[in-house]
Order: sequence, then structure tokens, then C-alpha cells
Amino acid sequence: MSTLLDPTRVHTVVARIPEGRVASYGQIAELAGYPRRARWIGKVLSAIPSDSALPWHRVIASSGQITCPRAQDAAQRLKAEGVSVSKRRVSLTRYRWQP
DNA sequence: CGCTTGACCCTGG
DNA sequence: TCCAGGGCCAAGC
Repeated sequence: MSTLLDPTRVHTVVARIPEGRVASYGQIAELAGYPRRARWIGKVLSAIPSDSALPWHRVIASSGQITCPRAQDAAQRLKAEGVSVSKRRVSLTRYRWQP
């Protein structure tokens, strides 16, 4: 059986984002094979347990803004990886993941 | 089946 | 750089 939208595809792509880099929801959607499903990516990530090994904090908006509910937590984790965060914002020119 | 709700994105001013 | 408007689409009710 095959599901049209498979969350595990999203998990796989997110797991590939290197430490110290970030990717946008739209970028993840595209790489997972689901173009124009950026909003859905957010929903998928919100469903993973907080103690998951997935680097959900490396997924941000295309504007560079950290938009997840736990922005504070995400910022903390990113900083720990060497990413500079200012006003819930990350410099995409510096840290955007380029597969 | 229709309406609403989002961890979104792009364009234009 | 910031904001508004329009578009997008799965899920839930």
C-alpha cells in the first residue's frame, strides 16, 4: 500500500540537514518530493516527540525567521551548533543548507 | 461536503 | 527591512 503523503520522507530529509546549517520548510518539502507543501511540513514536525533525534530546530521559515512554537529552544540549540541567532532570525546567506 | 486552521511562501509597495 | 495581500493545501470538525 502507498500513501500519497508519507511523513517518513520528511523525517529522512530533515535528518540530512548538517549540524550548523538550516533549511526552510519549502526546501524540505521540495527535497522530500512534495513541492508546495511547506505548511504541511510544519504540521509533520509538530507531530514528532520533543525528545526525538530529528534536528527539527534546523528547519526555519524562508525569511530566516524561527517560527516554531518553541523558538527559544530552537535558538538555543542552533547557537550550540555555532549558528548565530539574533531576534529569532538566522542569516540564510551564511547558514542555509545547500545539498 | 463546506469551512476553518496553521512550525509556509512569494510579490509588491 | 517590514507589512499586507493572495495563494497554497492537508487535517479536523
